[in-house]
This record gives sequence, structure tokens and C-alpha cells, in this order.
Amino acid sequence: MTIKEVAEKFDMTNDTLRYYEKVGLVGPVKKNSSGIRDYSEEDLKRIEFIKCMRSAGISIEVLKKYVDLYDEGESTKLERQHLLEEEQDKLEEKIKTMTEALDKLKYKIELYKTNKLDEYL
Amino acid sequence: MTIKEVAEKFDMTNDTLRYYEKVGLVGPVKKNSSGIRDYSEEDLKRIEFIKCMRSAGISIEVLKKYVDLYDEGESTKLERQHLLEEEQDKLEEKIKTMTEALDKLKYKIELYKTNKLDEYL
DNA sequence: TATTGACTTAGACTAGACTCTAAGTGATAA
DNA sequence: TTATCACTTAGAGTCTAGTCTAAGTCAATA
Repeated sequence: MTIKEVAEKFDMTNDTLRYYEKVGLVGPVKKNSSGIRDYSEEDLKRIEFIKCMRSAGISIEVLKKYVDLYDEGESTKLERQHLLEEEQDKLEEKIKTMTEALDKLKYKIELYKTNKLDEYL
Repeated sequence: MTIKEVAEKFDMTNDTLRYYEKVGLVGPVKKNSSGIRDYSEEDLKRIEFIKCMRSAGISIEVLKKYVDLYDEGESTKLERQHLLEEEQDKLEEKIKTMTEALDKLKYKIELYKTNKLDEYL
């Protein structure tokens, strides 16, 4: 699969895909005789996972660490699990914060709708 | 209330408070005879609201627009409401995305815990 | 054969949101 | 009265995560 196809499949740019490869999140992707990338099934799975985690706000740095541990092999399994658990905690916290903000936003919109607005901002 | 007290109250830095003022999100804050900021109750309410919205990922740009509309007065009420409704939609979407990522993360952690890991990454 | 178009690289640039620095002022403690 | 400390300013610097540019290669079409 070419970079263009991958980019379209996951709705991201070629640049981002090359960037992920450069920082070591994906690949190194195999290249054909003329130097053109040919993404493997495994590459695609990694990209999907990374895209999903990025959309949740997990940083490149953390993902890179995870990938590196993975590439070190079996011996890092527990450490990887802990890393994911930490991110889970952070993510749950973030969702909680955002849900609270959402509630405040909804309340404020309600004030607008019922014309009860006599507030600051 | 001094900038230091406000920063402590909301767990942010003096720099961030001055930055918010510079870009027009807050204030202009009243200053005493020696040029030192003295935050009013209304300033504090704005800061709280802005901090909450920022923690949900709403951009400075959007918040600035909202604040500007507010300062324009009554006539912008409907526009402000719409702006908030748009942000509500975005926020709900973001929470949904993050919740999906969280589910995947949990699933992956489960695989680690049950030693069923034979996956990519 | 010439040109078009998709790909390649290294590296410079950008946006957003701070964060830090340098130089200065004013109130208070020693 | 001098030093210390918290505050002030303008503006430069930082970090993250891309995004863009310039220059080049290759395969396929006019």
C-alpha cells in the first residue's frame, strides 16, 4: 500500500505519515526498488492504533516509548502494561474534566435559551 | 486579589494570567497606584470560566471571540449562544472519540493481563 | 524524447499556548 | 539608606506536532 493510499484510508497527510516514521512510531516502512514506500499489514495496524491513541491526546513521546518497549521484546511486557495503565488513568481523568466542562457549557446554554442570563461572561 | 493569589487559587502561573490579559481574555485588570494588578470578583469569575473551557480544549481564539461578543453587549446574545452550541457539539464529539480510544486501551490492557497478547504493538 | 506527476529527502517553517528573560519600579525590612 | 522582594513591561524563546519547501528521482504518457 502506498503512502497516498494509507493517508486516504486513515484520513491523514503523507507528511504526517513520514513524520511518524521519522520519529520512529511506525516502520521503518519497506521501500520498493525505486525507493517508494510500501506499507505492510502490520504497519497499517500500528498506524491505526497510533491514530486512535493520538486522537485521545496521548503524546507522540509516550507512544514512542511504548513502541520502543515493544520492539525490545517480551521482557518489557509488564512495563508496557504499566505504561498503558498510566495512560488509561490520565485519559479517564481527562474525560472527566471534559465532561464537567461540557456540563457547565450546557448549563450556560440553558441560561441563554431561557433568557436568564445576568452573569459575568 | 493579587496576581499571585489568583494564580494559586486557580493553579496556574502568573505568566499565564498576564498572557490571558494580553490577548484580551480577561480584564483589563484594575491596577493600584503602583501599577500592581488587583483582580475583581468579575475577573475571577471570568478566569474560572476560561480555565474550565481551556481544560476542555476550547481554543484561546474561540474564547476570545466569545469574550469580544460579550463585551459588545445584548445584541450579540444569539450569536454567543450559537458559538457555545457549536463548542458543545465539538466537545461532545471529542469526548466520544476519547471514550472510544479509552475502550481500546482497556481492551489492550486486558490482553496484557490475560497474557493473550499476540498482536502488533 | 520530453514532460508530467507522484514520489523521495533534508531541513526550514508554522501555529498555538504558553514560559522565560532582561531591565525597571516601588514598598518594606535590616 | 540600602538591600531585598514582589511586582511590572516588552519581547524573545520553547515545546509539540505537524506542515511546507526545494531539489531531486523515476515511471508512464503525449
